[in-house]
Amino acid sequence: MVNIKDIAKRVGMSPSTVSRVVNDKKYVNPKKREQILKLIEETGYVPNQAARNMVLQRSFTVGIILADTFNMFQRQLFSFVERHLGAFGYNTHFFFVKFEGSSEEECLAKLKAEKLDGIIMIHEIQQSSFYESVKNLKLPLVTATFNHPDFPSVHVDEENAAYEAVRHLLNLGHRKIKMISSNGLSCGVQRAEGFLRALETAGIERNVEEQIVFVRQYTAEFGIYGMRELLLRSRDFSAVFAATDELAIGAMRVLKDEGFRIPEDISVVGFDDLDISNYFMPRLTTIHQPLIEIGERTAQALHKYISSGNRVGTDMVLPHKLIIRESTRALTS
Amino acid sequence: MVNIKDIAKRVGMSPSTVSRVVNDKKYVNPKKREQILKLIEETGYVPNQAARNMVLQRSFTVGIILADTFNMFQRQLFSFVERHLGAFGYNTHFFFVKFEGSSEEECLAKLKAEKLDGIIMIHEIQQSSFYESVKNLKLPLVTATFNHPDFPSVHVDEENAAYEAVRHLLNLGHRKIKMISSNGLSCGVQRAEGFLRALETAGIERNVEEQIVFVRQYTAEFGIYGMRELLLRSRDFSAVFAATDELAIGAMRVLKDEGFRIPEDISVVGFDDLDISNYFMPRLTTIHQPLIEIGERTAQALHKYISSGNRVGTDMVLPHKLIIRESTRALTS
DNA sequence: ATGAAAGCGCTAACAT
DNA sequence: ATGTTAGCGCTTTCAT
Repeated sequence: MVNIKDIAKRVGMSPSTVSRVVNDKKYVNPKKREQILKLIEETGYVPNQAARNMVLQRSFTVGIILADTFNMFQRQLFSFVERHLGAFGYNTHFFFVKFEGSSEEECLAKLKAEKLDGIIMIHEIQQSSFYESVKNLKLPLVTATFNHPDFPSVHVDEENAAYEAVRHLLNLGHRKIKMISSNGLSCGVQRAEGFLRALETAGIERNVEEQIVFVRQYTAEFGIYGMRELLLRSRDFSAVFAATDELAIGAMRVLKDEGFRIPEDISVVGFDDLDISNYFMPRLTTIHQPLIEIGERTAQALHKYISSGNRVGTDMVLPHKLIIRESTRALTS
Repeated sequence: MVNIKDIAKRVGMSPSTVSRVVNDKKYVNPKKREQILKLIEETGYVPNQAARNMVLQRSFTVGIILADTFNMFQRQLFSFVERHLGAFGYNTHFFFVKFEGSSEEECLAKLKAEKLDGIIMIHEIQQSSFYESVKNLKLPLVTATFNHPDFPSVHVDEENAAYEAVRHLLNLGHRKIKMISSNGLSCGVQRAEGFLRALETAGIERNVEEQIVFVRQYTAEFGIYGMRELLLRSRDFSAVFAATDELAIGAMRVLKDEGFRIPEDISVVGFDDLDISNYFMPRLTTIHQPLIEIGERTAQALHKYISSGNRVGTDMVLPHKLIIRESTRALTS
């Protein structure tokens, strides 16, 4: 594997000069520059990252933390984040946190070992010790799709979005509304709160035990469990609000298998607006999160944070939008 | 940031001893080991990766190449790959290749710069120059879900799997069968070949122009385009074979919107067996790929390749399985 | 405009 | 069992 010394030797110059060319510095004779560039081309020389990182004491890499169970929403989000980060000249390195069972420690060790420039969290870690450690390391961190008081965050107003989703159901005349959520992450709790608040403003008393079922994860599989549990409790309801589209997909599956028609018998509202939701039968009514913007703002926020060295911006709350499709309709009876 | 010298100084020993402890080598006094371990714990010392990589001349990292448009199938696949790789002690680093537009060059440069131990490709790159370069670099490479003559590969028998899927339709009495595929990747071509061969064995003449529509990508969105095109050509068919579940999902959406019932009017078969396919309405009949095994075998193959320094194993063809669900039924006329 | 030399943090060969 | 030393490939003063 050819290195900078080899290049230098072969053109009869010093490594310093080659380094200047490689890094586009000034003060180098145009002819020599040409010559070196040509040889680099020929030999396919690429500077050794590890050596560069070591002397520069940084990696030009940002870590992206996500759950190993990440869904389509997060997949798209980090695609956008990655693209913007790339435009700023950063590499990206992914750290998968197991949804259940702690791998935060391990994650933290890797974070330190790599001399990252910064971190973006797309997956919420609960342990506050994690954030403490990041603060101690003075590592720039931005959270996306959830918020943390100590770091810049980009997300929608979860509670109000959920409130609107339920408001939609209420406006359609529904009164007996159930919810499937999870308390594993803060968004599930906030969405549940929006749900309860909407019911209250409609004069329906808050009764968590009866109105909400909390499942362990946000996947379609757990949507099935949640819906089954709801059905077990009572069949007397006309609408379901799922904390994520995936939960809604599982819930709809159960409803359908139990012989309910959607939306004729039961209306269903989701949250996230996955691509797939518009292909479902029926097409899912849901809350749209502005994915592209979240990705862009997150990358920008981190870049500013890294460049300035100071925490810049704080809570960036982006607008959500209720998308009314085919899974909800007015209560008839 | 504390380094190995700091640790050494503070316990009054040499960096070598600390290094031995960190790397679990023999020949170090148990008491001293304890003492060092304790200080490491206290200070939160983590060895600098870049320095380690440089002296060791390797990174303990394997690169995973995938498309930036990767779907749920690939997402799950690389989760499994990553897990197994982790068990072997490798880090993973992702390289996203844009589905359209070449970023292979860039990818290759990064590959070189990082002194990777090996590469796993989950996304097929067409340019043969890419494989040439990898060979020149003597970088161990294993491909998953597609095959390349020069490297170990783990995949299903695409053509025979497609053959079986179409056979299923034929057995159900269908004769007028269309296919939606893509020629962007070899699997799309192989699956199309299986489709045509199945038709031929049933005495139906091969007529690619009429029987298959090739779209640019394998997504639901392109499933829509493909299905619309098929409908434009003719409405005289009773079954559709989509080269991927995602294409099938788009196709079903169009069919449904056009007033066709699935499977009463039209049967649909997919390929991949995405998680979501079992939640769809109707549940999708499809070809199952043994995801977990593919992931496991791929990781193992690469590990062996890296450890032995020689290409080990060759084409590993894993068993697929036709999963009959609700989207296909016997032709009634 | 260019080169010599130091040093980033670590490991391993060698010496003891 | 432990310490000394060289060197991995690069960038960056500091001379010139």
